[in-house]
Amino acid sequence: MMSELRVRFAPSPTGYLHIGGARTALFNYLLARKEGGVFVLRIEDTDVERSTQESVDAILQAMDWLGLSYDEGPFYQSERYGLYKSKVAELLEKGHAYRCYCTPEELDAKRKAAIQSGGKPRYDGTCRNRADQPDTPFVIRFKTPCDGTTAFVDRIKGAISVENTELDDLIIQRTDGNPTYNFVVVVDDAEMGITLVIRGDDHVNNTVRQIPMYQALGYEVPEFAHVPMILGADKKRLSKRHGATSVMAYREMGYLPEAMVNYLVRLGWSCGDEEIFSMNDLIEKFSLENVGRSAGVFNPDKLLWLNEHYIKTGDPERLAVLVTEILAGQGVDTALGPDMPAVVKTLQDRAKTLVEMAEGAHFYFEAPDTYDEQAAAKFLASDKRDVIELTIKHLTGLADYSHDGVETAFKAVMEESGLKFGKIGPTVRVALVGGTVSPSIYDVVAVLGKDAVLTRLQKALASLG
RNA sequence: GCGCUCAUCGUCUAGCCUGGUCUAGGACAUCGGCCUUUCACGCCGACGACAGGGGUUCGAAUCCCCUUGGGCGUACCA
Repeated sequence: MMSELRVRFAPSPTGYLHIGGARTALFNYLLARKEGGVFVLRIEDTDVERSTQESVDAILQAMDWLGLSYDEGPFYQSERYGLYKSKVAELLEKGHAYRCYCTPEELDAKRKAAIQSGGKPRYDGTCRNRADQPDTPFVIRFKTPCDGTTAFVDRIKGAISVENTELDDLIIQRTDGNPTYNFVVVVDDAEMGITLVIRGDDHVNNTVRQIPMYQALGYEVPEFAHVPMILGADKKRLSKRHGATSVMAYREMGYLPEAMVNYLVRLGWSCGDEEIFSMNDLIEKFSLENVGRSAGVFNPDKLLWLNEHYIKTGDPERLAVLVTEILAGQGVDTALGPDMPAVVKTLQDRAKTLVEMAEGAHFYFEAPDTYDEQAAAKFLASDKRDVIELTIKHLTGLADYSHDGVETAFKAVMEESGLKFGKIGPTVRVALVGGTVSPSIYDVVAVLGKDAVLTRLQKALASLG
């Protein structure tokens, strides 16, 4: 499917990729893929002070983890200063921009005075028409039209318009000669042929200030789609104090990328009553028409539920690789233990995160060297000797260590002892895992395997004294 | 302050454009029950919202206005 659509994600590398940025990137990606358009990645690093290579790497890594591939880029604005310089010159030449010699201190004073007198904190235009060119530092300002209105039809929010008198003359080039965001974003979106700008809600105000620049530069104005903000539980803009906001922090906490993608897309977008979406579903079903207009609250509980869902339905082989990595990071050697995919299968229904799964898998690889005190007092008391011995007997004679085979052996233990499973299982569980919580005993025995099971049972027997 | 913008269960949302089918549907969370060898899973059920006020209309969650509340912006940050 061919399309003229060209969208872009333009993060500024001043930190990791956060929840909000990831969703914006996702929306861009989905629309591009759905319509067969082009997805461009551009790094907005015009703020030399705060931009870092580490941030760029972190963002790239996070996008990769989420599965958001781009078709062009990454382009770095810091490498395009020549272009911006020529565009500033063009604006100056056409009379759409001018040098401003006001110092930051003066501007600050003017702002305060304006607010003081009940006015608007806008640039007063002191240098707009000055003829002289003093030999002092200056910035370049864009000459914003002073009458009329600037309007556009947002693909998500609908018609938006602002009186030009509300706008002021934006600085497009700093004293140090570097261009500013509101200017380079216009030049780049235009020069890169972006047809639709999908970005955060916090940019709607910038949009009306940017449109006159497109026009002054003779560029075609692209379409815009502003996605609502993501807020914290207190309805304030999402920030660190609301908990983890870094996408990669969730990977560390044992989340699956598909859970994150699924959660993010549903925060602001919907498709009837559906909740579960694979990336392919989304590429097929996503549309700007179904994106809501109001801000949404980030809900960690729902993300966790989604993660639980994907762990439950995930491929054991794949999860095994992930869990092995986590265990390795904790110094647990899984090489000699039971088959990891088999281990995973016993844990899929009882783990909400991969980290939880790793915790639950721990006992498979390291026999308990102590038993939970309360559990031992109850299930490994001396009166359990007969039960354990009988279990060892039947398990020793058992050849088929499958779930069903193990069940058969326990049936035999129950028959011979006349005890119900409730009098046998808990004791075996404590002997095998050290505590009272674990997957089904049959599964544990089957996965642990004959040697390990017998060894642990003998050890428990010895501990009875 | 000013400008832009938003407003359905605690949260994410369906419905709103093309008023009646809405005693407002789904999901997460919460609470209760069932299942059960532990912990979970699963299943069943409960609780729970059209911000308020005016209109328009036979009829409004749906259309209009006002109020209130929220978000964003108001930088030589992006």
